[in-house]
Amino acid sequence: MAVNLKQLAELLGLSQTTVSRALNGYPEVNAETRQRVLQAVRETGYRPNRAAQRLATGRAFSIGMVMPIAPGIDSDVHFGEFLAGLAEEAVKHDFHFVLNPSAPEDEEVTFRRLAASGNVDALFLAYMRANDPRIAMLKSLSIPFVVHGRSIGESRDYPFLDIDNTTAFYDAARLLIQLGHQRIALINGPEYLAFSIRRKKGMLRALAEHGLALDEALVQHSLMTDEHGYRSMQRFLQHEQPPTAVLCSSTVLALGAVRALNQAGLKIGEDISLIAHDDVLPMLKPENFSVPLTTTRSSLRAAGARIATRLIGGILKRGDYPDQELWRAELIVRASTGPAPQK
Amino acid sequence: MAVNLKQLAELLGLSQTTVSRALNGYPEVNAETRQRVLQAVRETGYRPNRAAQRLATGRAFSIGMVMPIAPGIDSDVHFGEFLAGLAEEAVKHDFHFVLNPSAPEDEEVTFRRLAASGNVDALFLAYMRANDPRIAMLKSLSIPFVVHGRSIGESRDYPFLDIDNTTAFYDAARLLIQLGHQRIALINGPEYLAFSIRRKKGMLRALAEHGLALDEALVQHSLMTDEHGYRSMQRFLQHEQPPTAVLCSSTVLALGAVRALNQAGLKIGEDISLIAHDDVLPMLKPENFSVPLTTTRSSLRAAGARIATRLIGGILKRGDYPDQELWRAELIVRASTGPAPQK
DNA sequence: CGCAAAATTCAAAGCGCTTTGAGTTCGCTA
DNA sequence: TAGCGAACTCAAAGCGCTTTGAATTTTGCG
Repeated sequence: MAVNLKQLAELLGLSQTTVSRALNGYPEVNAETRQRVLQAVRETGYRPNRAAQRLATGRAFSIGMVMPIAPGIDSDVHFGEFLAGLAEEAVKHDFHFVLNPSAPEDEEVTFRRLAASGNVDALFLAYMRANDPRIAMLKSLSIPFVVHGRSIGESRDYPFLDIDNTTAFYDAARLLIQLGHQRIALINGPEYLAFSIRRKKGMLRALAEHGLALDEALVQHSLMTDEHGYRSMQRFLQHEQPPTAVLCSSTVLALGAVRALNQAGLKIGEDISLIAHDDVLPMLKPENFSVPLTTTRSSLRAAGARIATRLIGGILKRGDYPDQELWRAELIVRASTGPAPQK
Repeated sequence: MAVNLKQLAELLGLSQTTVSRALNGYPEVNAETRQRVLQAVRETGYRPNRAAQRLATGRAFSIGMVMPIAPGIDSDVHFGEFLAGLAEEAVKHDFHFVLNPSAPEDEEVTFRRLAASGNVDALFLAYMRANDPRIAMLKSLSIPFVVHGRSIGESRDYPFLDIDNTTAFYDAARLLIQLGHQRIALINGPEYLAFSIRRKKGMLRALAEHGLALDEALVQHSLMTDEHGYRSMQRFLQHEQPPTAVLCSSTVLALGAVRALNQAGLKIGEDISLIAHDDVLPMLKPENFSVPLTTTRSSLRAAGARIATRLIGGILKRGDYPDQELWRAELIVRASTGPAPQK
C-alpha cells in the first residue's frame, strides 16, 4: 500500500538520491524536477519512513521532557494544558515524545540518562526556580534545550520562552493603584518558582513608584489550587485592615478567592477588586466568573506549542527562531476591578 | 564510545546473529554462550540502537494516545496522574509516546491516522462512555489497544483495565447504611462517563437491598473539580431534608464538599458522613484532610503503569498478561464516617 | 566551436539491527 | 563406522532512508 522512496524514484525515473534531495530541500535539484517529485508525493501519498530516517541520520526526531512528579506539580492543571500545546505541535511534525517522570532529587540523573540515550534530540525544561542548577547542567550536556520560564540570578545565555511576569504584575498593580487602591494583596504561586518571584517584584515596583509599601501579611505563596486561593483570601479578610484589591497568580487561585469573597458577602469590583493571571485554561474562563475577571492573559498552550516549534525547528535546522522570547501578557479589564471604596 | 552489535560480536568471537539471538531470548543458543554474551553486555554497557531495531523489525516501540482536549479533561488533574504512571513504565522499556491532542469531534480521524502512521504499535484509550463508539472503531483498526475503564452496553470482548466501580460504591454505600444513614447523596463525575454510571449503580444497589430509594435531588454530576464539589454540597444542604451522608467520586470533589460543610458549621463524621473515591493523587491525601477521609482507594498512577506494562508486554510478546482486569478498590475507613445522627 | 565550470543526477555505501537459509559440530542409532 | 537428526552458529540479505564521490549534462565564454 504505502510507497517507499525506491518505488517513488522508479515511478519518476529518477534516482533515490535525487528524490531524497528534492524532498529535503537541497539546492542542487532542478526546480522543475523538484516540482515533479512533490507532485508525485501528493499523488502517491508517500511518507518517509521515520525509522529509516532515524537510522540514517542518527537523529531521533523526538523531544524529551522530564516530567516532574513532585507533589503538586504532576497533577497540576497547568501542566496538562502546557503539554497539550507541546504535543499538538509535535504531532504535526511527526515527532515523538519521551516523557520521563522523575522525582526532584533524581532529576539530574534522569536528564543525563535521557541526553545520553540518543533517544531524544532536544530537551525541554520547565518550573524554573531561582538560581536553577539544571540550566548549568543542561548546558554541559551538549544537547539542545529550551526552557519554559527563566531562572533568576543565572546568566541569561540560554534559550528560553517566558512571559514578562514582572511587567504583567506591574501593569496590574498600577491599574489598581490608579483606581485608588492602597492596600493590595497578592495570592502567588510557590515561593521558590521564578515566575512567582517576578510577579511579586512587578507588583512591588508599581507600589514603590507610588510611594506605597507591600504589607507582607498580605502575601501568600502556595500551590495554585482552588483550595489555596480560598484559604489565602480568607486569611486576608481576617486581617484587621483587609486589602481593597488582590492580585492572583492564576485563575485557579482566583476561583477559591472569589468563593471566599462571596462567602464574606463582599461585592467583587466594588468592595474589593481582583485581577488574576489567566493561562487560558479552557476549563476556567475569566469571563464566566460570576463577576467577569480582569486578567493578565497569556496562553499556556500557545507557549507549549511555540516551544515545540522552536525545538523542532532547531533540530530540523529549518527556519530561524529567536533564542530568547519574552511574551508580554495582555491586561484585559473586565468587571472585577473598580475604584477603591471610600472609607 | 557506545559499542554496537558488530563490535560486541567481534569482541566475543561470535557472529552478530548469535549475539542478537542470545539477547532476544531465542532458544537455539547455547546456555553458556548466552551467559558469555550477557556478561559482555554488562561489561561494555551495550544498548541496542532503537532506530535500527525499529527499521529491522518494523515495530515502532512506541505507544500512542489520543489526548482529549475537550474542555475539562486535558486540564484534569486526574489526567496528569495517570499519564505519570504510563510514562514511568514506558521509559523503563525505552518506549516512546505519541501524544495526539484531539478535540472529541476529530477523535476518530486522529485514531485512524495514528494507527496508519506506523508510528505506534499500540493505542491506549480512556474516558470511556456508555456505548462508546471508539471501541468498535479500534477493533476495526487492527492495532492492539488497551482501554482504561470499560464501556457499558458494548460487548465485553476487548482488552481493558478497570476498577470495579460498582462494587466500590456499593461497599461504600452499604457501610453508610449499616451506620444508620438513610438519606445519602452522591457527588459524581460527568454523567456520560462510564465510571460515573457504574458508581451510581453500585450505590443504588446497596440502597435497594435495604429497601431505600435514591432521591434524585441528592445526585449531582459534574467535572471533578473542587469548585463543583463545593457547589454540589451547598445545593444538598439547601435541600429541605438534607442528606446525612455523601458519596464523592473524587477527593478533588471532596475538597470542595468539605469546605461547604465547614462553612455550614457541620461536623464531618458526626453531623454528616463522607466517603470519597481516592485516586491516590499525591497532592491530595485523604489522611490530611482536617477530618481524615474514609475512601475507596485505587491508584490511578498504578493503573497507568499497569496499562503500559500490558501494552508493552503485548508488543514485545513477552510475558502473558490477562486481557481484562478489574481491580477492586479498597474501602478504607477513617474519621469522616460515623453513625447517622439521631433526629 | 571547444572546453572548463556549474548544475544536475546517479550508483553505491552505509546506519545497526533482525532474520533467513545454510552450514558445522556432536551424539547416537543402525 | 556410516548416517542422521538435533543443537548451534554463521554469512549475508535486507529494513528504507541519507550521503558521499563520481558521472553526466548544461551553460558560459574565449
